[in-house]
Amino acid sequence: MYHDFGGDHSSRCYLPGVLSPRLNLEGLNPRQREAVLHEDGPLVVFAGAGSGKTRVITYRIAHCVIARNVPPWRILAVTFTNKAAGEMRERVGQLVPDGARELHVGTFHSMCARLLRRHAERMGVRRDFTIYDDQDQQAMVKRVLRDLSIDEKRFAPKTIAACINRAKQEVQRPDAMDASDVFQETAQRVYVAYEEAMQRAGALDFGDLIARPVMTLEADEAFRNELAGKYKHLLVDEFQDTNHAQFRLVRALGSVHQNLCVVGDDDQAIYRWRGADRRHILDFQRSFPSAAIYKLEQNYRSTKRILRVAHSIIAKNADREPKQLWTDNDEGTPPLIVRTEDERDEANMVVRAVQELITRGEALADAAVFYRIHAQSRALEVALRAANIPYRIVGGVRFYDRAEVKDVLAYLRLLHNPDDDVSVLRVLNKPARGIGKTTVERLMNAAARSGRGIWNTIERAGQEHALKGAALKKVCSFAELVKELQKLSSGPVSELCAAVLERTGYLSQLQQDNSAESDARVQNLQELHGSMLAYEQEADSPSLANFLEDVTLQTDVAEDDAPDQLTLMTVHAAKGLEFDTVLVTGLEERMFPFKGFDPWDDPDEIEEERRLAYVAFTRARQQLILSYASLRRVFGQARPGIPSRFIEELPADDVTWLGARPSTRGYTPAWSSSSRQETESRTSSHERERDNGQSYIDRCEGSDLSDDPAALFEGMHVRHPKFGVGQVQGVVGGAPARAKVRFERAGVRTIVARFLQPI
DNA sequence: CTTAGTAGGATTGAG
DNA sequence: TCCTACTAAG
Repeated sequence: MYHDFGGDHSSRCYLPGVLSPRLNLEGLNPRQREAVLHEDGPLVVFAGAGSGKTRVITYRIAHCVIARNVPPWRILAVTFTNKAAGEMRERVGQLVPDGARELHVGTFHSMCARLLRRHAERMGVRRDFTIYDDQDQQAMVKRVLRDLSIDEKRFAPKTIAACINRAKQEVQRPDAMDASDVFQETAQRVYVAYEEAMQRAGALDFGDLIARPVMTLEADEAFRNELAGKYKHLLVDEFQDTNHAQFRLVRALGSVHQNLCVVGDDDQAIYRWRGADRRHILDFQRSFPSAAIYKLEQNYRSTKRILRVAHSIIAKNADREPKQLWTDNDEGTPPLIVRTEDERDEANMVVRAVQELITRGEALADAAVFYRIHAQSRALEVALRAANIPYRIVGGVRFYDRAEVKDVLAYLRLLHNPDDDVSVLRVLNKPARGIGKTTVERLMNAAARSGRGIWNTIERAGQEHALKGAALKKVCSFAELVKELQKLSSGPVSELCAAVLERTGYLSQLQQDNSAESDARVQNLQELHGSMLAYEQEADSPSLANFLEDVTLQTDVAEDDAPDQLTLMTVHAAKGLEFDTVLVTGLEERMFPFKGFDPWDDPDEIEEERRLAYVAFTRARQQLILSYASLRRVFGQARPGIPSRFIEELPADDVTWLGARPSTRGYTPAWSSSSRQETESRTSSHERERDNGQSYIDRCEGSDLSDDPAALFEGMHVRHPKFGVGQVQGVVGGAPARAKVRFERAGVRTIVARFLQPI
């Protein structure tokens, strides 16, 4: 975490083989070994679930160092999460004990942040920039919208921020942005003003962290050669998750040696909505014609039955690199499909299944419950608590996202960089010190007029008559407070934090509250303080600036280390993990798959949902339990639960339906809620629902567009039965033909042509 | 300026 | 259903 990207290590010498053990490649299978031994030039490794992906990366790194004499500091390994980076360093360390420390391992973002600080001047940023997270970014967009007097109702800050992020993912400056309609045009205008405001605030957002280095590297050949020349080998994990900017960064950094090893699995690409593009791995050989392709298809994790079931789901996707997992493991027990009444019944089923695991003497830590959306966790929590089963929830509200933590961090950021307007505005009246809306508005107006930051405006408020009377006095005393605290800002971070908590009155205000909620907040602040003490112990050169960077780039918090508890999480959070027993809940149409039921859904969505189901199923080592509820309450309203196609499609010989299927025979565990008699046949309710879907389609008929893409053209005005009127942005070919439409009320969506009516 | 009340929106979420 | 974010009254 505290390594040094882009630093000059050329004076150091590494003695291969002298201190390190020889690397034993015996334990690798032939495919793995080929990928490890592949010499120079680009290679792509398609690594299926449970096929030993990390093993290949770590062995390849170790092999480079030990057998090929590559100095560790000339190897750069890039991951997406801090956790993955930590694990990689650790596992390389087991193979090359004294090399791992000098190895460059990091996330895209941490690596880029280092590059930006080190080469600030050449990259056109200030060295002490502040990093804005998504929340800060949105606050900034909001402010810009106000400054430009743009209606926030019509142009939601969230949507505008998404447009800006998309542009940055594509490494587009505002002028390169698509401005084909009013919305895009507005987004473009806001983007320009946003960039100016960010510059004034000395802030970069997460998109900048990647895009800026890309722009500099692509524009400046000498610089590119210098930097890319440093890294003899570049390895990228989870390559299917790269967005366009990240791809270009990798390409630039690999441009000198071309020793580019990318590893991933297109079947596990579940972050399209975040800008990830599977084409980068699928078309790798097109981008790098000399690239070798390796496929790891032997699975070491699951039973044969689980793999067959998982494959039956993923094989239906048209757009994938052909491959099929196989295993030497046992046949295993058939995955179970359980029908439950509603989400409470489902939660009770989970409880009974888990209790049976306990009875069998299995550890709770070896089991997990997955769901598609967080909202599903509530019912599970209630049942688990009632049954006294210890559990932990992964994901949800993150520590550094909590309001009180962000407040204190905003104080620290303001002390470090007073130009940081978002932070100033956040803490200006926290705790309440009588600086209200009108005062803030006056300050913002004065700041906008003079082109200065808020802090700057505050300092001049008196002499420039921006404020007067009580408001001026309050703002001045805030300024005094900040200046007092600034005197401590070069000292230890933990002490500065303590001073902030004390002198601002933030802590005493919380303590006075004396509610359960405020107690929890105080505890969180104690934890924050504790994390600073730990930081001061661990960091090479602790400083306020360094701490703030770590905190914004290191959002995951230490795992809950309670000894034996059940894990609850979304399927997205489960990627990369494995458990003996996996329960996947909520397998209903419109829940999981979440999209793909309605005819107007983008057809690509169902492929992503399929991959998501594939990820869920392949987490299981021994036993897979899939459940659906006949009635599900979502956001307070009940709706019938139609069994997901992801369970309907499973090969009948490989699964056991509990209760619902008349043909089902054999073992029915006592905990199956459906050991009771069924009153209603499963198929009948199912059919009825499909009819409902059908009737909707019927209503859509009579459109003139049928399936003929030629009937659609850019700029055409159309009506959609659900989304209303909109304008065609572009036509997507293929069958069925689709069009990208911007709806007046529903934003941009991709719609199958036959559901659009020309107006 | 603060507080209470209500309307509206609510996959998935790394850094 | 539940939480957040804004509006209207104290």
